[in-house]
Amino acid sequence: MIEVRLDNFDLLAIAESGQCFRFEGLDESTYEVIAQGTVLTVKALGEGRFLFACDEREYERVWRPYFDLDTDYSQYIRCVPAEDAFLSKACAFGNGIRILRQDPWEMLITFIISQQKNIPAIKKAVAVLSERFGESIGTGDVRRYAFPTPKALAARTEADLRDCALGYRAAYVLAAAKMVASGELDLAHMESLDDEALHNRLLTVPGIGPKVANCVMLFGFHRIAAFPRDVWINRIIEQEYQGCFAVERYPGFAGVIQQYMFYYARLGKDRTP
DNA sequence: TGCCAGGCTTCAC
DNA sequence: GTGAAGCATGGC
Repeated sequence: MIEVRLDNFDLLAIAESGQCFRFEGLDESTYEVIAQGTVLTVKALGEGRFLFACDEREYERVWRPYFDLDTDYSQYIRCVPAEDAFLSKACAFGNGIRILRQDPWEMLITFIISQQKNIPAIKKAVAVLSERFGESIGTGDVRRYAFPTPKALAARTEADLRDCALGYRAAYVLAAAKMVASGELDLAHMESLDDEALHNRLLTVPGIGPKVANCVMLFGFHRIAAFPRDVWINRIIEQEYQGCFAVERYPGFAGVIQQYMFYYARLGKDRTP
């Protein structure tokens, strides 16, 4: 166990911000996270203190980078002009969101699955996929499963994947898995591409269009300039910005701003004045 | 029960 | 280049 004090860190906001699908709330202050091939329990103790169920070495090696704890997110919120009432409220509500540094492969598949699904349905599909084809991990009495490897998914049939509630996306997932497993799509090499080249490379994968490519960039490659436009964001832009949102006002970090918008639109607008 | 979901592909035009 | 249809399935 390791206790740490963290600013701008909100487990609930991160868990519900639509960037990760393997956070499970164990009680009102505790989450179980499956990531990086391992299982972590984090408990909020109040007043910015958190209990991580791991040793200091694992915290430094795995979780500090995963939660992007060396970045000061208040710098992004300070760039929001006070006259933008919507974003000001969104940032206040979502203060504590961080852009997790998740695995590119897992994000590639997860966001292919995400199209035309709501978040509970995405979580379920990812859970079934992991239980069936992922490695057993953890030490608890209840088994947990890592996200399946490219090789593990590439070895399945389309029917196997359809049976995980993937629907028509099964063919896309299988094709993407085969591309990665064969080396045709080299995710490690793609880390070195600039944003535009990375986006274009992702668009060559079947089932990946502009929105999913931006999600993979933002959540899998930590390209925080990427600004995914889904039905929620488009609705906000129509309702709050007369159809035109000035992304260029947030150069290099529009993706962070987008997360505050998304989270507030989904969960905040009915709870704050 | 019907509508909608962190969209994409295909095919007219 | 633009627009509409079709796609599978689960959540609410």
